[in-house]
Amino acid sequence: MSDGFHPPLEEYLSAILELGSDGTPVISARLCEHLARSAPTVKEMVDRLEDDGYVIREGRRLILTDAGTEVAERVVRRHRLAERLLHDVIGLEWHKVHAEAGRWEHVISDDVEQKLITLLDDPATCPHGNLIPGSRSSTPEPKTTLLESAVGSNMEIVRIAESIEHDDEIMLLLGTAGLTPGAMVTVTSLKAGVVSVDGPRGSTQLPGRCAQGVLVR
Amino acid sequence: MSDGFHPPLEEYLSAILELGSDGTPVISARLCEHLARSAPTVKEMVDRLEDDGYVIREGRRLILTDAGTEVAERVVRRHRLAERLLHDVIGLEWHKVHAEAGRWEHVISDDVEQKLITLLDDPATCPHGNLIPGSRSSTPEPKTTLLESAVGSNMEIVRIAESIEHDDEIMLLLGTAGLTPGAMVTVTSLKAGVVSVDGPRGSTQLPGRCAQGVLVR
DNA sequence: ATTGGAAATTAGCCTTTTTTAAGATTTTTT
DNA sequence: AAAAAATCTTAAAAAAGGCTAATTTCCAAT
Repeated sequence: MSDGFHPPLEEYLSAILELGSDGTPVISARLCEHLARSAPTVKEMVDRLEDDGYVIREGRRLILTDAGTEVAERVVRRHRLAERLLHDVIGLEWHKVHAEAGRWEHVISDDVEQKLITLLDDPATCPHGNLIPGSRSSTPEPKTTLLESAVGSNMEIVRIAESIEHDDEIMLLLGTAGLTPGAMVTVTSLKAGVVSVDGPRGSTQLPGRCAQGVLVR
Repeated sequence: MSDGFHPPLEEYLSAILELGSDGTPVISARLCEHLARSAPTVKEMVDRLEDDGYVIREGRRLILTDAGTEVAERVVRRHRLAERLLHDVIGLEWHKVHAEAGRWEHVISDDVEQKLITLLDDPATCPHGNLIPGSRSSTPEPKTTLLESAVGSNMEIVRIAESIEHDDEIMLLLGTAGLTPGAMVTVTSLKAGVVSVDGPRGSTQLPGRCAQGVLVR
C-alpha cells in the first residue's frame, strides 16, 4: 500500500488481466499454473487483493475492479514498452526480450513511462504484436490462429500470444525462422497437429501448441 | 544463492564498495546510515555476507572479498550504465536519473549489460561523472572539491560524488544551474561555508555540503 | 588507567511470501 | 446417482528481511 513498489501484487494483477484477455474465465487454479505458485499461496494473495479492493469474486471467477484494472494495465503497458525499448533501441534478441521485461516492468516510474512513450512514438504493440494498453495508435484484433488456417493460405503474422511468450524454446524457433509480426507465411501442411509453414527464411515445422499462439490475418 | 536475483545483497555490497571508495573505513554503523536500516538488521545481513564469503571482518572494518567486489562492481556498473541510458537515450531529467537507476541496477541481465556497453559506446562515466567499473575508456581521478577551490579560480566540473547524488534537492539545484560534468565555473566567493559560483547559466550559491560533493579540475 | 560515547550484539517480535499436508467442496463424467 | 476429478480451504511452518529495546564491548581521550 505504502510506497507503490509491490512486484508480487503487480504480478498477480497483470496475470489476471492477461488470462482474462484470452477469453478464459479466470479462477485461482489458472493463476496457480500461470504463476507457478501453490494453491494456498495464490488463495492467500487473492484474499488480500480482494480485501484491498483490486479484485472481486463472482463464484470462483476473479474479476478485476477498476483499481485492479488500472494497476494491471499499467504493469502490462510498462512490460510492453520495456520490450520495445529492449528490442528496438537496445538491440536485445527477440526471444530474450520477454523475460527481461518481466523484471523491468516493476521498476519503471511514471516519469520514465512517459519518456518511453515519447521516445518510441506511442507504439501500438510490443515486438510480439500484443497491444499496449492506453496507446493512442491502437488497431483492431485478429482472431485466427495459424493452427486454424487452411493449408495453402497465405497470411500475415500479426501477433504472438502471451501464452507462448513464456516458452523460450518456441520463441527462439520463431525468432530464428523470422516468424515475427509483419512476416508473410504460407501454410504448406497440417499433419498430426504439426503445422508446416513457408516463411521469410524458408520452411519450418511448428508444434500445435505453438501454432495456436501465432495469430494471423 | 540460487537465481542470482538478490536486491538486498546487491544493495549491501555496492554500499560497502561506494563507502570504501571515499576512503572512509567501512564499518556497520556507516552502512546503517547509508542504507537507512537498523543496526541489528545490518548486523544480520553482514553476518550472512561473511558466511557466504562476500566480506571479511578486520576488527570492525568490513572488507570485500574478490567475490564481493565482483558482485558490487557489477551492480555499480549496471547502475551507471542505466543512468547513461536513462539520461542520454531516454531523456530523463538529470536529477531523477539516480533514483530510477537505483531500481534498474537489480534487474539488468548480463545480456543487456553487454548491449548497453555497445549502444552507449563503452562510456567511462555516468552522467554525474562517476567512473563505470570495467570501462576500457577510463580516466584519472581529480581530487579537488569546489569547497576547497580558491576564490577567483576557474575550474571544470568533473564529477558529482555519490554522497550528493542521493539528495534530490541539491541535484535539482545543480541540474538547473547547469553545474554538471564538463561545465566551467568560477568561484566568486566563500562566506560562512557557502560557495558562490558563476556557471554556464549565471551565478549560484551552494551550501558547503554540496560544494564538497562537486569535484573539479 | 579510566571512562564516556560510539558501535555491536542479544533477545524477542513482526510481516510478507512462500511451502506441504490434509480436508472439504464443487463439478463433471460415467 | 455415484464415482472421479478438479478446485478451494485450513493448518502449520519456514525463510527473508525488517523492527525496538536493552545490554555489552570496544576505542580513544582525558
